[in-house]
Amino acid sequence: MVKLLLADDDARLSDLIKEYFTGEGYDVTHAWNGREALELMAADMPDIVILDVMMPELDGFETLKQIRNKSAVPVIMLTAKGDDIDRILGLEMGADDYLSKPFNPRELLARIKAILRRASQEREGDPTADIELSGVLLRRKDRTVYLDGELIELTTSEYTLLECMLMAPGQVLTKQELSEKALGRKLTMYDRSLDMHISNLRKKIGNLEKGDPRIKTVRGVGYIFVSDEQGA
Amino acid sequence: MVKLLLADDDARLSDLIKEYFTGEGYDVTHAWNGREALELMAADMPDIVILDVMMPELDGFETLKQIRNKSAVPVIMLTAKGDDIDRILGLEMGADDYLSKPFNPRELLARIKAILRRASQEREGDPTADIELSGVLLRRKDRTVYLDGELIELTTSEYTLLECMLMAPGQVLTKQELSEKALGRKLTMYDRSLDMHISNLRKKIGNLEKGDPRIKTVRGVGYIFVSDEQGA
DNA sequence: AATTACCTGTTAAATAATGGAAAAATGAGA
DNA sequence: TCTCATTTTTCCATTATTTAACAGGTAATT
Repeated sequence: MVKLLLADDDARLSDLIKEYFTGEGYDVTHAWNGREALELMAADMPDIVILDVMMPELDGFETLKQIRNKSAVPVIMLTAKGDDIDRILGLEMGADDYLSKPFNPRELLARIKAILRRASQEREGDPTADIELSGVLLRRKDRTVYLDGELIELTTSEYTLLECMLMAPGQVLTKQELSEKALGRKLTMYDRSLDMHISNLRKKIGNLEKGDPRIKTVRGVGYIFVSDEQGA
Repeated sequence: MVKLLLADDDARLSDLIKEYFTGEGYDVTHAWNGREALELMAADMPDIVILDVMMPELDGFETLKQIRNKSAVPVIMLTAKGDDIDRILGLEMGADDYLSKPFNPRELLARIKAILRRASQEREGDPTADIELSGVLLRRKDRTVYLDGELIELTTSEYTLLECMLMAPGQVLTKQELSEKALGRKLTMYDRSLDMHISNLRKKIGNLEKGDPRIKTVRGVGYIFVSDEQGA
């Protein structure tokens, strides 16, 4: 499920967008202003952020700057006519796209899809790009793993296994797949090795804030790496 | 550390780029114009050059021509809208890529990475080109090796082994492959010779800054040369 | 609800691969 | 042939992985 953070102080527009995107299968969180958006960023780790430029408390420009200080998450700005587009998309702000109000929600959907597609292509194209998800950071350049900023020691198998799972977060990976990719052999009848590695990984990478393990079991099928709050 | 030379007369833009790329782990040097860029080229030997087209003293086009007279360093041009792209990228100028102002810093980063990746692949094909990665420099012309600028003595086997690994950094090389390429024979059952060479190499080429060895083990498979740098 | 047949999680023991010291073998040049 | 650097082999400690064994759980079936 793609998580979308919308920051806009217009109740009517927000409801409209929320309804439309929920219907399209997105998980929409709403903030009334920039300050609230920053708080929700930290808590929710959204996949994409939509920022209205005109907001109370902290406007879109300032919010974007602060987001960029700690995250490379894709951002789309909602602008009024006459805003300086070059400045928004350019070096100074670093937004990924913009949309002038008023707009059609389908237009917004199209741009979100385009951006997410581009982002995932970029990551595939670069085998050394880091992967971070809900506090787990994989530095693939030197095969090290950080949990909330702290280096943790993983064995080769554990690292490879974790890498497999982080490349397809929120997706079920069958035990067959995992065994072949991470351990390099077909899964045979009474092979419990994979289960052991998962067990050890769980101990090392800990749990989500709620206490659920980051690696969830799908009985009879395999495992999923869950990023924050993808409930039962 | 990747060295980047930026030539642009716009102070604000330069500061932004400098800040962004320093944060991404690049070593940025700045020139205010083409003439200064040429001087810094000679002094600094950058890995990649970013040239603004519009500059006082010596514009981007002319600077690029003079750079090409003596160096094949990758160059990205920053153009204004409406510049003749074909002419910039074509034979006449010989730039490696371009970006129209205003641009998103992440876009520039993506292009730099792509170009560096391409450049390092080309280098592998050239048996006389030196290879440098995270402080390890292989001078293939005379088969000498420098660690952070200091000459270190390697035996023939150690050198060949290191060369194999540096040609495919960040990639697992199986013990079979390495034995055949570096020692010239198939790996047999209780042959520990390769492991010994790796062990000795590790002693000689030291560790990454963090303390992890530069050569990592992938148990049951082989070894991998890791670098903590961008873009290799 | 009880039975049954699977799965999974985990502990502990067994096995296999690696790291490295040191001894033995090799081989190129004097 | 002798020397000396290099390479290979031997051997044991260490660490990673796999296997065995068992304790629960789940879900379908009776």
